[in-house]
Amino acid sequence: MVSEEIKNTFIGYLKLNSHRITNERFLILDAALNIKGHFDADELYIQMKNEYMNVSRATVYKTLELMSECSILTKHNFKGDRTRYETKIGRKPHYHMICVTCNKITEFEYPLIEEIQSKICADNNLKTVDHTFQVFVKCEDFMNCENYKRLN
Amino acid sequence: MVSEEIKNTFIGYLKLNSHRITNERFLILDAALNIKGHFDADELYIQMKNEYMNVSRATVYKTLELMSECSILTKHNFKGDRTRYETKIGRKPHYHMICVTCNKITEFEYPLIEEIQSKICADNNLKTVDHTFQVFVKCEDFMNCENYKRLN
DNA sequence: TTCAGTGCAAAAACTTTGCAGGAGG
DNA sequence: CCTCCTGCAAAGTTTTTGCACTGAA
Repeated sequence: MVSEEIKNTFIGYLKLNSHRITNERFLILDAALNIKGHFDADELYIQMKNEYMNVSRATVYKTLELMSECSILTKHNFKGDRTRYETKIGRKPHYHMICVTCNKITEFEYPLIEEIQSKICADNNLKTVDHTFQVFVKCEDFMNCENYKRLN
Repeated sequence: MVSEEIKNTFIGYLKLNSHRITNERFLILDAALNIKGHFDADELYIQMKNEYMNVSRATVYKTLELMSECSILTKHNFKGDRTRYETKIGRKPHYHMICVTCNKITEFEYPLIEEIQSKICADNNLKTVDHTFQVFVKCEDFMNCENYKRLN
């Protein structure tokens, strides 16, 4: 179950923007925050379906968008892929290394990046909304590269 | 017309990978490198069509992919948008600020980011392919925000 | 001669939208 | 009771694929 704090963040955002408080929105909030790591709208929809939570695909798409708007989730677009989400609230800022061979995503923290991002916005008199840093790599250790294992 | 150097980079890549050297591929190379800034596959296709260069949409998609693979172009995915490209070869590494209101993209250089990226890869024993740093902002100066101007 | 590339249209993949019925404020 | 939300299906958007033909090596 989602913490009261997060639930209240969501409720606050909905009220502030004259959006209604509905059961479906809470079901999706719960389901999304229970996922560890990255997921996309359709994966979440299928998973909820499998657990007999009946919400429509359209509602899932719309609700994930709302949850990004109020910074409960972060929205990612790794090269060419579909839109993916991950929990943002309660997490430290972090970045992603993506193996272009096996698509494995590894997270890392790097506080200096946050400083750079703040500095850039301050220097340009801009209000920050978000930032991403992605490093595309090839796993050096091919034996552990998921794609290598699958192909060989 | 594209420089011989870039043309040779492309030819080298094609030969190395047993891809054939075709006129369509050179037409697309030329057209893509003549665009200043960011573009997507369909924009390029339409533009070529308008200039009576007859290549198919499918060939444009495929060729842009080849040109990314050999680092003549960089492939971008700004939040949720379609895949966009820009010339990489002959340019210094640079990053992007994207206004979430007007979608204006501003480029900036920041050598420290390259150092961080190299360090991360070295520390993790990974071979770098590429990296991106995107800062999503709201234009502070609303008078100059494209979207503001359009809506008001 | 061989096989990859091309163009076309069709399909796939992902996301948004229109509409009728239902429920929150 | 007035809207906004939901579910569904349909449509929209972007990209990929199958196939017959063409042309590079």
